[in-house]
Parts: sequence; C-alpha cells; structure tokens
Amino acid sequence: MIVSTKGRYALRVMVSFAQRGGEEYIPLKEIAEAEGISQKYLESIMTTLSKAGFVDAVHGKGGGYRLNRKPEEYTVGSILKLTEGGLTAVSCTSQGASACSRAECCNALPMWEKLDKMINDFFEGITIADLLKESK
Amino acid sequence: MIVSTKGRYALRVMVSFAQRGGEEYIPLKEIAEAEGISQKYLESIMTTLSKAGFVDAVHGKGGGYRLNRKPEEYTVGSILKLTEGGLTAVSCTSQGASACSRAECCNALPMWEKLDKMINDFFEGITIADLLKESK
DNA sequence: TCATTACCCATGGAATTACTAGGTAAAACC
DNA sequence: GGTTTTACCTAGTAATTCCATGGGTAATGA
Repeated sequence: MIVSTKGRYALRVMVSFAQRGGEEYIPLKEIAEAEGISQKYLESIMTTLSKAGFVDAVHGKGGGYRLNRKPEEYTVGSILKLTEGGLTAVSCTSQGASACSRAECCNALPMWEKLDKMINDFFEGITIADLLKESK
Repeated sequence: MIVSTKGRYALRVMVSFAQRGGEEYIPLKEIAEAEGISQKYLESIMTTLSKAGFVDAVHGKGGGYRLNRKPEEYTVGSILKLTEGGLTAVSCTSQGASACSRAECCNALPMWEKLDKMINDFFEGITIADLLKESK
C-alpha cells in the first residue's frame, strides 16, 4: 500500500481545517474527536505538518492549529510526500535504497520510474480545495 | 510501497523465462542462481504462478518450469495482482477492508478509486514482451 | 499560579515481509 | 526397484513497519 493511515489522516485533518475556514485556532483535541482519530497519534502528525510550515501552531488556551495558506494552495502530493516520506511505488526508485545492484540492467526500472511520475503528477494535480468540493 | 519483492521477483522470473524462449523446462535452481534470488523463497512464488496456470511445471529429472503462453499474452498487471494479492494504493479500496465506516462521506474516496483505476490500467497496458524489449 | 494547549521521547503490540528449514510426492534414469 | 532429481507442502522466524500509547516538558492566556 502506497498511502498509510498517517497520510490519510493528514489529508482528512487538512480538509477538516479547510472546511472550518476561519482564522481561529482549533485545538488538537477537538479535531481528533471530530474525526475519530487517536489524539496522541494525531499529535505526531500535526507536529510534522507544523514543522514543515503547513499549519500554524499556538500554545495555551485559545491556541491550537490553523491553516497557513488557502486550501487551493496545498496539493495532495505535497502533504503525502511530507507525511509518508515519499510516494514511490517500489523501493527500487526510492532515494534511500540506491543499492539495487541490478539497476543498470533491470528491464523493469523504466516502468517503475514511469509509474512514479504518473502517481506524482496525479497527486500534484489535486488540492485540498478539490477534496473539499467532494463533500456533501 | 505498492509492489514488494514477491511481485518484482515474479516479473523478473517471467522475463527470464521469456528470454530463454524455448519449450524446454528449466529447473527452479537454475533460475534462482541466474537471478540471484533465494531458491526457497522463489519456490513459493513459482508455486503461486503454477497454481494459477501461468507456468507449466514438471517433476523429476529434465523437469522444471516453462511459460504456458507467449510473452505478449502476460500483462504485468495480471502477474502483480496474482502475486501481490491485489494492487490497491490504499486499504480503503481493497476488498477485504470493506469496513471503513466513513466510506459514504469520505471526500477522498473518489480520488483513491481514480488512482486505483489509473494504476490498474497502467499495469494492464504492459506485457512481459514489452519488458523484454527493454533489456540490452 | 493554574489550566490549557502544543511539543518531545521512548515504548509496545500487531501485522507484514522476506526468507529459512525440513519433509513429501512425482517423474526420470540406472 | 532404488536412487536421483525435480516440484510441492507446512511451519517457523528475524527484521521491519505501522499504529498507536504513555508520560513528561515548555509555552501561553486567564
């Protein structure tokens, strides 16, 4: 599976923030409950999003998280790449695993690279605003 | 990751058989050594391919495996679906996990379905004969 | 000062992946 | 008929990843 719960939760939360629209900060607890996601688990995801500058975070009462940009300025690809640490369909083409000794003669490699590009383009072509439109 | 070593090995082995062309049966041991794959591990993969009728198997001396059809009659998709047990990018859309309580209101679901279709079409459009052409 | 919030670090159970080990059954050769 | 060569079957296992959980620290506002 190419996208785990981590990435899917991140997307859901981003859509959830977009749905609420406003400038106000929403505490983690509220989002976790609304979305039915483990609060502690979501914490680590929010920290990732926050460090990358995808969301703004404020401590203390009245604090929480909020979006940094407009929903149409977040691509699904950027969020998944961040939370999943990449989007490659096979380990052959992931950067860490540059160790495939057969890379030079592998006759499947061009296929994997083409697939990766296709998936990447697909996700880069969808924004949080697009996902929001799907909701009823 | 969407495709594990199991599926990748299966593809390599099928290409390897196609490369040798002939009608003769090739023992597992020979293929495993030529491809540098664990013999025992490859065994389980070959059994899967054999049961599905992708390859012919013959016991005893002079036996082994060989392709059942022409290389251009095997799509990459059919091999991966068999060995990987499906090709879905997220668990949401896999058949076993029909349990997502949010399926009805999930605003990401159409995206996952579209992605699955795209990946499926991609792999169904490539055959073992195509992969063979890539080799130098 | 205290409640409320985000942040940080370590741990753990469950599942999956990639093998490994050891035996059984069938076919060919002597 | 016995031996070798092959495929087939069942089980186990080490390592990794996934999906959290637990407990504490730091910042902010009332």
